[in-house]
Amino acid sequence: MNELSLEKELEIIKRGVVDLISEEELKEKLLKSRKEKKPLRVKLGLDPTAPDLHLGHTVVLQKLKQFQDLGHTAIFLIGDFTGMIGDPTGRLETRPALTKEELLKNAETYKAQVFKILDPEKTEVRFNSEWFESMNAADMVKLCAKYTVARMMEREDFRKRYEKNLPISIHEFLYPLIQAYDSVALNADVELGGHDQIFNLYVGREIQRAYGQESQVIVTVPLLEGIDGVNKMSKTYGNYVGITEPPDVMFGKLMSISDELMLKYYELLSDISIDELKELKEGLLEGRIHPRQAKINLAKEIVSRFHGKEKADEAHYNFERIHREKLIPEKVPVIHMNVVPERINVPQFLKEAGLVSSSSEGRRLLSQGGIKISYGESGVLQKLTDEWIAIGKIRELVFKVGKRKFVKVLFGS
RNA sequence: GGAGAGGUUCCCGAGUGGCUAAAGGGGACAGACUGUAAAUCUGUUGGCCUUGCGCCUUCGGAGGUUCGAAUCCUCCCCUCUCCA
Repeated sequence: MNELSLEKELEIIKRGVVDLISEEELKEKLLKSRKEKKPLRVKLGLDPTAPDLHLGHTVVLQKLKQFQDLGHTAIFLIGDFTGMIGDPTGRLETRPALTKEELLKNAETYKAQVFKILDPEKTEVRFNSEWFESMNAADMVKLCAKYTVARMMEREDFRKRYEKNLPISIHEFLYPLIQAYDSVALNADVELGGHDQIFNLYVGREIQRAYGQESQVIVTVPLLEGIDGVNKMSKTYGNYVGITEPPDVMFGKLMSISDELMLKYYELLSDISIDELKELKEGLLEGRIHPRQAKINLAKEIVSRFHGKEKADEAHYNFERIHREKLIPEKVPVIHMNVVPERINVPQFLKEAGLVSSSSEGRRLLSQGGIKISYGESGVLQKLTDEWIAIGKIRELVFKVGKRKFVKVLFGS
Protein backbone atom coordinates (compact mmCIF):
# COMPACT_ATOMS: atom_id res chain seq x y z
CA MET A 1 0.00 0.00 0.00
CA ASN A 2 2.78 2.43 0.65
CA GLU A 3 4.82 2.29 -2.49
CA LEU A 4 3.88 5.89 -2.95
CA SER A 5 5.44 8.68 -0.98
CA LEU A 6 3.36 10.27 1.72
CA GLU A 7 3.29 13.47 -0.31
CA LYS A 8 1.98 11.67 -3.35
CA GLU A 9 -0.69 9.93 -1.31
CA LEU A 10 -1.79 13.24 0.18
CA GLU A 11 -1.91 14.79 -3.26
CA ILE A 12 -4.26 12.09 -4.52
CA ILE A 13 -6.51 12.45 -1.50
CA LYS A 14 -6.61 16.21 -1.76
CA ARG A 15 -7.43 16.31 -5.44
CA GLY A 16 -10.80 17.95 -6.00
CA VAL A 17 -11.86 18.12 -2.35
CA VAL A 18 -13.57 21.12 -0.78
CA ASP A 19 -12.83 20.55 2.89
CA LEU A 20 -10.09 18.60 4.54
CA ILE A 21 -10.33 18.81 8.31
CA SER A 22 -7.56 18.71 9.00
CA GLU A 23 -4.56 18.08 6.83
CA GLU A 24 -2.35 17.78 9.89
CA GLU A 25 -4.53 15.10 11.42
CA LEU A 26 -4.71 13.25 8.15
CA LYS A 27 -0.94 13.24 7.87
CA GLU A 28 -0.62 11.83 11.35
CA LYS A 29 -3.17 9.14 10.65
CA LEU A 30 -1.45 8.20 7.42
CA LEU A 31 1.93 8.01 9.09
CA LYS A 32 0.58 5.88 11.87
CA SER A 33 -1.19 3.67 9.37
CA ARG A 34 2.07 3.12 7.49
CA LYS A 35 4.03 2.43 10.63
CA GLU A 36 1.53 -0.07 12.02
CA LYS A 37 0.63 -1.46 8.58
CA LYS A 38 -2.98 -0.82 9.44
CA PRO A 39 -5.15 0.67 6.69
CA LEU A 40 -7.34 3.63 7.56
CA ARG A 41 -11.04 3.03 7.97
CA VAL A 42 -12.78 5.33 5.51
CA LYS A 43 -16.52 5.72 5.90
CA LEU A 44 -19.14 6.80 3.44
CA GLY A 45 -22.79 6.62 4.41
CA LEU A 46 -25.86 6.70 2.22
CA ASP A 47 -29.54 6.35 3.07
CA PRO A 48 -31.35 3.83 0.90
CA THR A 49 -34.51 5.94 0.73
CA ALA A 50 -34.75 5.73 -3.04
CA PRO A 51 -33.00 2.96 -4.87
CA ASP A 52 -31.28 4.96 -7.55
CA LEU A 53 -27.86 6.49 -7.36
CA HIS A 54 -27.10 9.41 -9.60
CA LEU A 55 -24.03 11.12 -10.94
CA GLY A 56 -23.91 13.38 -7.89
CA HIS A 57 -23.16 10.35 -5.73
CA THR A 58 -20.43 9.18 -8.02
CA VAL A 59 -18.24 12.15 -7.21
CA VAL A 60 -17.86 11.03 -3.61
CA LEU A 61 -17.79 7.35 -4.55
CA GLN A 62 -14.83 8.02 -6.76
CA LYS A 63 -13.09 9.65 -3.83
CA LEU A 64 -13.77 6.55 -1.77
CA LYS A 65 -12.44 4.45 -4.60
CA GLN A 66 -9.22 6.45 -4.52
CA PHE A 67 -8.79 5.61 -0.85
CA GLN A 68 -9.50 2.01 -1.67
CA ASP A 69 -6.86 2.00 -4.37
CA LEU A 70 -4.42 3.46 -1.89
CA GLY A 71 -4.95 0.35 0.21
CA HIS A 72 -7.30 1.72 2.83
CA THR A 73 -10.51 0.10 3.99
CA ALA A 74 -13.53 1.47 2.20
CA ILE A 75 -16.61 1.20 4.38
CA PHE A 76 -19.84 1.60 2.56
CA LEU A 77 -22.48 2.26 5.19
CA ILE A 78 -26.09 1.77 4.29
CA GLY A 79 -28.34 3.81 6.54
CA ASP A 80 -31.16 1.34 6.78
CA PHE A 81 -32.08 2.43 10.29
CA THR A 82 -32.00 6.11 9.38
CA GLY A 83 -34.08 5.34 6.33
CA MET A 84 -36.74 3.78 8.47
CA ILE A 85 -37.24 7.04 10.32
CA GLY A 86 -37.39 9.09 7.15
CA ASP A 87 -34.91 11.61 5.95
CA PRO A 88 -35.66 15.16 7.15
CA THR A 89 -33.46 17.08 4.75
CA GLY A 90 -36.35 17.70 2.36
CA ARG A 91 -37.57 20.87 3.96
CA LEU A 92 -41.21 20.49 4.85
CA GLU A 93 -42.46 17.08 4.06
CA THR A 94 -41.78 14.10 6.20
CA ARG A 95 -40.89 11.25 3.98
CA PRO A 96 -42.99 8.16 4.28
CA ALA A 97 -41.13 5.72 6.46
CA LEU A 98 -39.97 2.76 4.47
CA THR A 99 -40.46 -0.78 5.56
CA LYS A 100 -37.60 -3.07 6.36
CA GLU A 101 -38.21 -5.04 3.19
CA GLU A 102 -38.22 -2.02 0.94
CA LEU A 103 -35.03 -0.83 2.54
CA LEU A 104 -33.28 -4.13 2.06
CA LYS A 105 -34.40 -4.24 -1.52
CA ASN A 106 -33.11 -0.73 -2.07
CA ALA A 107 -29.89 -1.65 -0.34
CA GLU A 108 -29.36 -4.47 -2.79
CA THR A 109 -29.77 -2.20 -5.79
CA TYR A 110 -27.48 0.30 -4.12
CA LYS A 111 -24.79 -2.27 -3.76
CA ALA A 112 -25.06 -3.35 -7.35
CA GLN A 113 -24.68 0.25 -8.48
CA VAL A 114 -21.91 1.15 -6.08
CA PHE A 115 -19.84 -1.79 -7.22
CA LYS A 116 -19.70 -0.32 -10.69
CA ILE A 117 -17.19 1.98 -9.07
CA LEU A 118 -15.88 0.26 -5.94
CA ASP A 119 -14.14 -3.08 -5.78
CA PRO A 120 -16.65 -5.42 -4.11
CA GLU A 121 -13.90 -7.69 -2.79
CA LYS A 122 -12.30 -4.92 -0.83
CA THR A 123 -15.36 -3.07 0.38
CA GLU A 124 -16.81 -3.43 3.84
CA VAL A 125 -20.56 -3.11 3.52
CA ARG A 126 -22.35 -2.30 6.76
CA PHE A 127 -25.87 -1.42 7.89
CA ASN A 128 -26.47 0.96 10.74
CA SER A 129 -29.38 -1.08 12.04
CA GLU A 130 -26.63 -3.41 13.29
CA TRP A 131 -26.06 -1.14 16.25
CA PHE A 132 -29.19 0.97 16.39
CA GLU A 133 -31.74 -1.78 16.58
CA SER A 134 -30.24 -3.00 19.80
CA MET A 135 -29.90 0.47 21.24
CA ASN A 136 -32.45 1.23 23.94
CA ALA A 137 -34.01 4.51 24.98
CA ALA A 138 -31.48 5.03 27.76
CA ASP A 139 -28.60 4.70 25.30
CA MET A 140 -30.32 7.13 22.99
CA VAL A 141 -30.75 9.69 25.77
CA LYS A 142 -27.11 9.23 26.61
CA LEU A 143 -26.21 10.00 23.03
CA CYS A 144 -28.42 13.08 23.02
CA ALA A 145 -26.75 14.35 26.16
CA LYS A 146 -23.48 14.65 24.28
CA TYR A 147 -24.61 17.56 22.17
CA THR A 148 -26.44 20.83 22.75
CA VAL A 149 -29.29 22.65 21.09
CA ALA A 150 -27.15 25.71 20.49
CA ARG A 151 -24.60 23.61 18.62
CA MET A 152 -27.40 22.03 16.63
CA MET A 153 -28.70 25.43 15.63
CA GLU A 154 -25.35 26.20 14.09
CA ARG A 155 -26.43 24.11 11.19
CA GLU A 156 -27.42 26.44 8.42
CA ASP A 157 -30.66 24.84 7.36
CA PHE A 158 -31.92 24.57 10.94
CA ARG A 159 -31.01 28.17 11.59
CA LYS A 160 -32.64 29.39 8.40
CA ARG A 161 -35.80 27.49 9.03
CA TYR A 162 -35.90 28.75 12.58
CA GLU A 163 -35.47 32.33 11.40
CA LYS A 164 -38.15 31.90 8.80
CA ASN A 165 -40.52 30.42 11.37
CA LEU A 166 -40.63 27.09 9.60
CA PRO A 167 -41.14 23.94 11.61
CA ILE A 168 -38.28 21.80 12.81
CA SER A 169 -39.17 18.43 14.27
CA ILE A 170 -37.20 17.04 17.18
CA HIS A 171 -36.26 13.93 15.28
CA GLU A 172 -34.41 16.06 12.79
CA PHE A 173 -32.02 16.95 15.59
CA LEU A 174 -31.51 13.26 16.10
CA TYR A 175 -30.29 12.85 12.61
CA PRO A 176 -26.81 14.31 12.90
CA LEU A 177 -26.39 12.47 16.19
CA ILE A 178 -27.32 9.16 14.71
CA GLN A 179 -25.03 9.68 11.78
CA ALA A 180 -22.27 10.71 14.16
CA TYR A 181 -22.75 7.60 16.22
CA ASP A 182 -22.22 5.51 13.13
CA SER A 183 -18.67 6.80 13.10
CA VAL A 184 -18.26 5.66 16.70
CA ALA A 185 -19.64 2.22 15.93
CA LEU A 186 -17.40 1.88 12.89
CA ASN A 187 -14.39 3.49 14.53
CA ALA A 188 -13.92 5.59 11.43
CA ASP A 189 -10.63 7.33 10.72
CA VAL A 190 -11.96 9.32 7.82
CA GLU A 191 -15.46 10.17 6.75
CA LEU A 192 -16.33 11.28 3.25
CA GLY A 193 -19.32 13.27 2.18
CA GLY A 194 -20.65 15.98 -0.03
CA HIS A 195 -19.91 19.50 1.07
CA ASP A 196 -23.47 19.87 2.37
CA GLN A 197 -22.77 17.12 4.88
CA ILE A 198 -20.05 19.07 6.61
CA PHE A 199 -22.12 19.85 9.68
CA ASN A 200 -23.03 16.22 10.26
CA LEU A 201 -19.44 15.21 9.74
CA TYR A 202 -18.28 17.71 12.34
CA VAL A 203 -20.78 16.30 14.81
CA GLY A 204 -19.21 12.92 14.10
CA ARG A 205 -15.84 14.27 15.22
CA GLU A 206 -17.22 15.57 18.48
CA ILE A 207 -19.30 12.53 19.28
CA GLN A 208 -16.35 10.26 18.65
CA ARG A 209 -14.33 12.29 21.10
CA ALA A 210 -17.19 12.16 23.61
CA TYR A 211 -17.09 8.37 23.36
CA GLY A 212 -13.35 8.33 23.86
CA GLN A 213 -12.28 7.85 20.27
CA GLU A 214 -9.90 9.80 18.12
CA SER A 215 -11.80 12.22 15.89
CA GLN A 216 -12.26 11.31 12.28
CA VAL A 217 -10.77 13.35 9.50
CA ILE A 218 -13.35 15.01 7.28
CA VAL A 219 -13.06 14.99 3.53
CA THR A 220 -15.80 16.61 1.47
CA VAL A 221 -16.22 16.83 -2.26
CA PRO A 222 -18.08 19.53 -4.17
CA LEU A 223 -21.76 19.13 -4.74
CA LEU A 224 -22.63 18.40 -8.28
CA GLU A 225 -25.26 20.72 -9.64
CA GLY A 226 -28.24 19.09 -11.25
CA ILE A 227 -28.91 19.34 -14.95
CA ASP A 228 -31.02 22.44 -14.28
CA GLY A 229 -27.82 24.17 -13.22
CA VAL A 230 -29.57 25.65 -10.19
CA ASN A 231 -30.05 23.12 -7.44
CA LYS A 232 -27.74 20.38 -6.37
CA MET A 233 -28.37 17.13 -8.12
CA SER A 234 -31.00 15.26 -6.18
CA LYS A 235 -33.81 12.84 -6.57
CA THR A 236 -36.14 15.32 -4.94
CA TYR A 237 -35.59 18.02 -7.55
CA GLY A 238 -35.78 15.58 -10.42
CA ASN A 239 -32.69 17.15 -11.96
CA TYR A 240 -30.52 14.08 -11.79
CA VAL A 241 -28.90 11.63 -14.12
CA GLY A 242 -29.33 8.20 -12.60
CA ILE A 243 -26.53 5.74 -13.19
CA THR A 244 -28.95 2.98 -14.10
CA GLU A 245 -30.89 5.07 -16.56
CA PRO A 246 -30.98 3.86 -20.16
CA PRO A 247 -28.17 5.15 -22.37
CA ASP A 248 -30.48 7.30 -24.49
CA VAL A 249 -31.98 9.06 -21.50
CA MET A 250 -28.60 9.57 -19.92
CA PHE A 251 -27.12 10.94 -23.11
CA GLY A 252 -30.05 13.27 -23.68
CA LYS A 253 -29.99 14.60 -20.16
CA LEU A 254 -26.30 15.33 -20.41
CA MET A 255 -26.84 17.11 -23.71
CA SER A 256 -29.45 19.33 -22.09
CA ILE A 257 -27.06 20.96 -19.64
CA SER A 258 -26.00 24.52 -20.29
CA ASP A 259 -22.60 25.22 -21.79
CA GLU A 260 -21.47 26.74 -18.54
CA LEU A 261 -22.47 23.73 -16.51
CA MET A 262 -20.73 21.46 -18.95
CA LEU A 263 -17.34 22.67 -17.74
CA LYS A 264 -18.21 21.92 -14.14
CA TYR A 265 -19.28 18.44 -15.12
CA TYR A 266 -16.02 17.97 -16.93
CA GLU A 267 -14.20 19.00 -13.83
CA LEU A 268 -16.06 16.76 -11.42
CA LEU A 269 -17.06 13.77 -13.48
CA SER A 270 -14.70 13.35 -16.36
CA ASP A 271 -11.56 11.27 -16.18
CA ILE A 272 -9.62 13.62 -18.40
CA SER A 273 -6.44 14.94 -16.87
CA ILE A 274 -5.98 18.43 -15.55
CA ASP A 275 -3.94 19.33 -18.61
CA GLU A 276 -6.60 18.10 -21.00
CA LEU A 277 -9.19 20.07 -19.09
CA LYS A 278 -7.12 23.21 -19.39
CA GLU A 279 -6.74 22.66 -23.11
CA LEU A 280 -10.50 22.18 -23.43
CA LYS A 281 -11.24 25.42 -21.63
CA GLU A 282 -8.86 27.37 -23.82
CA GLY A 283 -10.18 25.75 -26.95
CA LEU A 284 -13.74 26.70 -26.11
CA LEU A 285 -12.74 30.23 -25.27
CA GLU A 286 -10.86 30.69 -28.51
CA GLY A 287 -13.58 29.04 -30.55
CA ARG A 288 -11.38 26.18 -31.68
CA ILE A 289 -13.63 23.64 -29.99
CA HIS A 290 -17.36 23.67 -30.58
CA PRO A 291 -19.38 23.53 -27.32
CA ARG A 292 -21.75 21.08 -28.89
CA GLN A 293 -18.91 18.69 -29.72
CA ALA A 294 -17.46 19.05 -26.23
CA LYS A 295 -20.82 18.20 -24.76
CA ILE A 296 -21.12 15.15 -26.97
CA ASN A 297 -17.70 13.94 -25.83
CA LEU A 298 -18.67 14.37 -22.20
CA ALA A 299 -21.98 12.60 -22.63
CA LYS A 300 -20.26 9.74 -24.42
CA GLU A 301 -17.62 9.37 -21.76
CA ILE A 302 -20.13 9.16 -18.97
CA VAL A 303 -22.58 6.90 -20.75
CA SER A 304 -19.67 4.60 -21.60
CA ARG A 305 -18.69 4.40 -17.95
CA PHE A 306 -21.99 2.83 -17.00
CA HIS A 307 -23.15 1.16 -20.20
CA GLY A 308 -20.07 0.55 -22.29
CA LYS A 309 -18.82 2.28 -25.41
CA GLU A 310 -21.11 0.54 -27.83
CA LYS A 311 -24.27 1.71 -26.09
CA ALA A 312 -22.84 5.19 -25.83
CA ASP A 313 -22.28 5.35 -29.57
CA GLU A 314 -25.79 4.10 -30.14
CA ALA A 315 -27.20 6.76 -27.84
CA HIS A 316 -25.27 9.39 -29.73
CA TYR A 317 -26.60 8.11 -33.03
CA ASN A 318 -30.20 8.16 -31.77
CA PHE A 319 -29.77 11.63 -30.40
CA GLU A 320 -28.58 12.96 -33.74
CA ARG A 321 -31.45 11.23 -35.44
CA ILE A 322 -34.11 12.79 -33.26
CA HIS A 323 -32.78 16.24 -32.70
CA ARG A 324 -30.71 17.10 -35.71
CA GLU A 325 -32.36 15.19 -38.46
CA LYS A 326 -35.80 15.25 -36.84
CA LEU A 327 -36.38 11.60 -37.56
CA ILE A 328 -38.06 8.88 -35.62
CA PRO A 329 -35.63 6.90 -33.47
CA GLU A 330 -35.04 3.29 -34.41
CA LYS A 331 -36.58 1.83 -31.32
CA VAL A 332 -39.83 3.28 -30.08
CA PRO A 333 -42.39 1.80 -27.72
CA VAL A 334 -45.08 -0.06 -29.60
CA ILE A 335 -48.77 -0.34 -28.87
CA HIS A 336 -50.73 -3.12 -30.53
CA MET A 337 -54.40 -2.60 -31.22
CA ASN A 338 -56.22 -5.73 -32.21
CA VAL A 339 -59.42 -3.94 -32.98
CA VAL A 340 -59.11 -1.35 -35.71
CA PRO A 341 -61.31 1.62 -34.83
CA GLU A 342 -62.88 3.87 -37.46
CA ARG A 343 -61.20 6.88 -36.01
CA ILE A 344 -59.41 7.74 -32.82
CA ASN A 345 -59.51 10.70 -30.51
CA VAL A 346 -55.89 11.77 -30.24
CA PRO A 347 -55.83 13.43 -26.79
CA GLN A 348 -57.79 10.57 -25.33
CA PHE A 349 -55.57 8.02 -26.99
CA LEU A 350 -52.34 9.64 -25.87
CA LYS A 351 -53.66 9.81 -22.34
CA GLU A 352 -54.39 6.10 -22.35
CA ALA A 353 -50.97 5.45 -23.83
CA GLY A 354 -49.49 7.40 -20.94
CA LEU A 355 -47.79 10.04 -23.07
CA VAL A 356 -49.79 12.87 -21.60
CA SER A 357 -51.20 13.05 -18.09
CA SER A 358 -54.65 14.28 -19.05
CA SER A 359 -56.66 14.70 -22.19
CA SER A 360 -56.66 18.44 -21.55
CA GLU A 361 -52.89 18.38 -21.76
CA GLY A 362 -53.18 16.50 -25.01
CA ARG A 363 -55.52 19.13 -26.41
CA ARG A 364 -53.21 21.86 -25.29
CA LEU A 365 -50.25 20.25 -27.02
CA LEU A 366 -52.32 19.72 -30.11
CA SER A 367 -53.26 23.38 -30.29
CA GLN A 368 -49.65 24.40 -29.75
CA GLY A 369 -48.38 22.20 -32.52
CA GLY A 370 -46.63 19.89 -30.10
CA ILE A 371 -47.94 16.69 -31.63
CA LYS A 372 -46.63 15.20 -34.84
CA ILE A 373 -47.74 12.12 -36.68
CA SER A 374 -46.31 9.77 -39.26
CA TYR A 375 -48.56 7.47 -41.28
CA GLY A 376 -47.43 4.06 -42.43
CA GLU A 377 -43.75 3.29 -42.68
CA SER A 378 -42.77 6.54 -44.38
CA GLY A 379 -41.19 7.96 -41.24
CA VAL A 380 -42.19 11.44 -42.32
CA LEU A 381 -43.51 13.42 -39.41
CA GLN A 382 -46.11 16.08 -39.98
CA LYS A 383 -47.81 18.45 -37.61
CA LEU A 384 -51.18 17.30 -36.37
CA THR A 385 -53.95 19.76 -35.57
CA ASP A 386 -57.11 17.68 -35.57
CA GLU A 387 -58.38 16.06 -32.46
CA TRP A 388 -59.78 13.13 -34.40
CA ILE A 389 -57.97 11.10 -36.99
CA ALA A 390 -59.49 8.54 -39.33
CA ILE A 391 -57.80 5.15 -39.37
CA GLY A 392 -59.37 3.35 -42.31
CA LYS A 393 -56.77 1.08 -43.86
CA ILE A 394 -53.84 2.48 -41.98
CA ARG A 395 -51.88 -0.26 -40.24
CA GLU A 396 -49.11 1.72 -38.67
CA LEU A 397 -48.80 5.11 -37.03
CA VAL A 398 -46.13 6.95 -35.09
CA PHE A 399 -46.95 9.80 -32.77
CA LYS A 400 -44.37 12.27 -31.58
CA VAL A 401 -45.45 14.13 -28.50
CA GLY A 402 -43.42 17.14 -27.53
CA LYS A 403 -39.72 17.02 -28.13
CA ARG A 404 -38.87 13.47 -27.32
CA LYS A 405 -41.77 11.17 -26.65
CA PHE A 406 -42.65 8.68 -29.32
CA VAL A 407 -45.09 5.84 -29.66
CA LYS A 408 -45.74 3.48 -32.51
CA VAL A 409 -49.24 2.09 -32.97
CA LEU A 410 -49.83 -1.11 -34.89
CA PHE A 411 -53.37 -1.96 -35.91
CA GLY A 412 -54.72 -5.42 -36.52
CA SER A 413 -53.07 -8.60 -35.40
C1' G B 1 -52.11 26.68 29.79
C1' G B 2 -52.56 32.25 27.92
C1' A B 3 -52.11 35.96 23.88
C1' G B 4 -51.20 36.79 18.78
C1' A B 5 -50.01 35.51 13.43
C1' G B 6 -50.85 32.01 9.70
C1' G B 7 -52.50 27.34 6.36
C1' U B 8 -54.38 29.46 -1.37
C1' U B 9 -53.15 25.61 -7.38
C1' C B 10 -46.39 21.66 -8.61
C1' C B 11 -43.51 25.60 -5.33
C1' C B 12 -43.36 30.77 -3.53
C1' G B 13 -47.05 34.27 -3.04
C1' A B 14 -51.56 38.02 -4.14
C1' G B 15 -56.56 37.82 -3.30
C1' U B 16 -61.62 39.85 2.38
C1' G B 17 -68.95 38.23 -0.94
C1' G B 18 -70.27 37.88 -7.61
C1' C B 19 -65.80 40.75 -12.86
C1' U B 20 -62.05 34.16 -9.53
C1' A B 21 -60.10 28.07 -12.34
C1' A B 22 -58.08 32.40 -8.74
C1' A B 23 -52.78 38.23 -10.01
C1' G B 24 -47.37 37.95 -10.11
C1' G B 25 -42.90 35.08 -9.90
C1' G B 26 -40.42 30.29 -10.09
C1' G B 27 -40.55 25.56 -12.13
C1' A B 28 -42.46 22.52 -15.96
C1' C B 29 -44.21 21.84 -20.93
C1' A B 30 -44.79 23.50 -26.09
C1' G B 31 -43.57 26.63 -30.42
C1' A B 32 -39.97 29.69 -33.10
C1' C B 33 -34.91 30.05 -33.69
C1' U B 34 -30.23 27.27 -33.41
C1' G B 35 -25.08 24.64 -32.19
C1' U B 36 -28.58 20.80 -28.67
C1' A B 37 -33.11 18.58 -24.65
C1' A B 38 -27.59 25.30 -24.59
C1' A B 39 -28.94 30.58 -24.82
C1' U B 40 -32.88 33.90 -26.42
C1' C B 41 -37.99 35.13 -27.66
C1' U B 42 -43.30 33.70 -27.57
C1' G B 43 -47.17 30.83 -25.70
C1' U B 44 -49.42 27.22 -22.26
C1' U B 45 -49.81 25.61 -17.24
C1' G B 46 -57.10 21.78 -12.64
C1' G B 47 -60.07 17.84 -14.99
C1' C B 48 -63.94 16.03 -18.64
C1' C B 49 -66.37 15.91 -23.10
C1' U B 50 -71.15 16.60 -26.79
C1' U B 51 -65.62 22.94 -27.58
C1' G B 52 -70.44 25.35 -24.84
C1' C B 53 -68.85 31.63 -23.31
C1' G B 54 -70.67 23.90 -21.20
C1' C B 55 -70.12 20.58 -17.00
C1' C B 56 -67.30 18.72 -12.65
C1' U B 57 -63.49 19.37 -8.87
C1' U B 58 -59.88 22.80 -6.12
C1' C B 59 -58.03 27.82 -1.58
C1' G B 60 -56.17 22.99 5.97
C1' G B 61 -60.97 19.72 7.53
C1' A B 62 -66.28 19.39 8.74
C1' G B 63 -70.70 22.01 9.06
C1' G B 64 -73.55 26.79 8.45
C1' U B 65 -75.22 31.89 6.47
C1' U B 66 -76.32 33.61 1.32
C1' C B 67 -79.52 33.74 -5.00
C1' G B 68 -73.95 33.42 -4.84
C1' A B 69 -68.18 31.86 -0.41
C1' A B 70 -61.01 31.19 -1.07
C1' U B 71 -63.46 35.60 1.10
C1' C B 72 -68.66 35.92 6.45
C1' C B 73 -70.05 32.49 11.00
C1' U B 74 -69.23 27.83 14.21
C1' C B 75 -66.32 23.73 15.61
C1' C B 76 -61.93 20.94 14.67
C1' C B 77 -56.74 19.90 12.80
C1' C B 78 -51.83 21.76 11.72
C1' U B 79 -47.55 25.51 11.76
C1' C B 80 -45.05 29.81 13.78
C1' U B 81 -44.11 33.87 17.55
C1' C B 82 -44.24 35.77 22.54
C1' C B 83 -45.47 34.61 27.63
C1' A B 84 -45.94 30.61 31.40
